[in-house]
Amino acid sequence: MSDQVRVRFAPSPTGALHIGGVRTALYNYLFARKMGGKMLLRIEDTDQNRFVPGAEAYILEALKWVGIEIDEGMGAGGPHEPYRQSERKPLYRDYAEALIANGKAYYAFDTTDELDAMRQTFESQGSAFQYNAITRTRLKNSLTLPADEVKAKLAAGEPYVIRLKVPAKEEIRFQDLIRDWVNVHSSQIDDKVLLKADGMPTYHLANVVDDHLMDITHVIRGEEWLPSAPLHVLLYQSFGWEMPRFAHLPLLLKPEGNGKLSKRDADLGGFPVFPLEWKDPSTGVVSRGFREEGYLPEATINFLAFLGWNPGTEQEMFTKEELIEAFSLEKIHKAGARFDIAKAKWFNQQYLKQRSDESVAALLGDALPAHAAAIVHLLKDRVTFPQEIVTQSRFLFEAPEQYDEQVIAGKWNADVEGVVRAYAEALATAGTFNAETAKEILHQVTDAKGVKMGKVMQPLRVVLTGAPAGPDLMLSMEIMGKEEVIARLETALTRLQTA
RNA sequence: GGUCCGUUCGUCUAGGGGUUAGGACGUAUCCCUUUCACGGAUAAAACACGGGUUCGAUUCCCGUACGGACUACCA
Repeated sequence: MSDQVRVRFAPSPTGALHIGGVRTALYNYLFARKMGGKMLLRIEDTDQNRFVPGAEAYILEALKWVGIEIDEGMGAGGPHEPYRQSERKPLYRDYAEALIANGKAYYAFDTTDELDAMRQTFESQGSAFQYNAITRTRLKNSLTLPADEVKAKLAAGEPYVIRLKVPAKEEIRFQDLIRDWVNVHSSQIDDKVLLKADGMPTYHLANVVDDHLMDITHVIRGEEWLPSAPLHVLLYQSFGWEMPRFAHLPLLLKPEGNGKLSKRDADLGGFPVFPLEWKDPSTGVVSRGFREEGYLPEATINFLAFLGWNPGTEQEMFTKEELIEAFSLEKIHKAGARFDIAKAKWFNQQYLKQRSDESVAALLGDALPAHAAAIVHLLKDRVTFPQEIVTQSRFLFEAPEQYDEQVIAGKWNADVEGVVRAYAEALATAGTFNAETAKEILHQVTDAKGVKMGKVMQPLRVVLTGAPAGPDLMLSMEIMGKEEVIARLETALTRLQTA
């Protein structure tokens, strides 16, 4: 086995990559980088019925978006091509047959219908059917059938699968990097199908063969694989191969209620569970994505990294480089983590504040037609998502249709009206116009009129923007421009005649 | 049902035989501020339960409860 760490992320292209999958990929990536190793991407498309067009491209794009770089495999090439399992199809049969040759596996001819019937019979008797050391003796396979009949069936092209001959009584144990020793008795494992009737391998075979061939040193995957890990151990033993180390990650759980995070939670909770927006090609249903919702990639990975892992310090904000530096498998939590979108929003807000005005403006593109950097500066600290800057800056370009009634009723009076009139006049004759001079002139006017600033600010804001609260008014005025400000003041004076 | 895995504030978690059980999100209050937000401060808030082991268990062991995953010719 390689003395360099080699890990792999191996999704199957059956739809949009789930955010939990992104976290799995992230942990693999962080570990690889931390250890100076390699990160591989392999596509596990051995189920031809579940193939979804576009899913593979989606995976590549999603990983790229969050900044997970692939060293080898899909999209990167490498010495073990191809990295798409469907293209490695012939390979797996050879390995399955090698197992038959050394007595570790066998051909099975039972049809799906026969097995379903079996399951039903067992179920009606209150037990679960298992294809195992006991039942295999009564089923149709190369262990029970005479050798020449098996040969005839194969020659006749009868459909068959290859199953692993799981030993009847054997303790299987392995040391998980996160959960420590896991023990399972072989009687609990059934004779899993290794090679399907269509000639494709199952996950179990393909994953073990490829991990071995690709020199994978650490298998870091979701906890849903833990129950089948002993089977994989058995497979490595059957092949006589050295095993990679295993690390089974805790699951991402629903924000409330029971169970693991699912697509349904997104619809219910109003938040995304996919990194990128995804349109299901067969139903046309669109699922929201973190990227489209306005989450920054750096916020997304920081949030994800902390769902199940913690460096043990009190630092919360981590750049990708810092995550790599701090990462270790030992610090991964054992229990599942509830998905809390509020925390994700907080991270987003923090990273948004951290970005320069220019970079956020660039993010927004032409959604902000003019004064982009200035507008970002005005609103960046007040929002969670970049696009909120666009919606919240609309008042700069659109004069208010109506004024906040409460403020007008309570604070608009002859004094204020006088100040506003004088202010409009003073501005008209003023030279330079910016936030600073606007404020200076306002002070001059209120001083001259003997009106307290505190009495004027809010009605002035309402008259200019319509709203009782908002971002810095002087800066807002600077962006609106002198002419617009004066126009809005004059409109207000005619609309709000005190007489 | 069976097998496996898990259980510290509402949530993410730190810690670990003797601690005022720490931080963050969220919540509440206060301060800052012309407003709102930002920021700052403060507060409420947790070791699932029962047995051991021990001078002493939240921490170690065993049960119980609860939760989760898996139980396909899907991954």
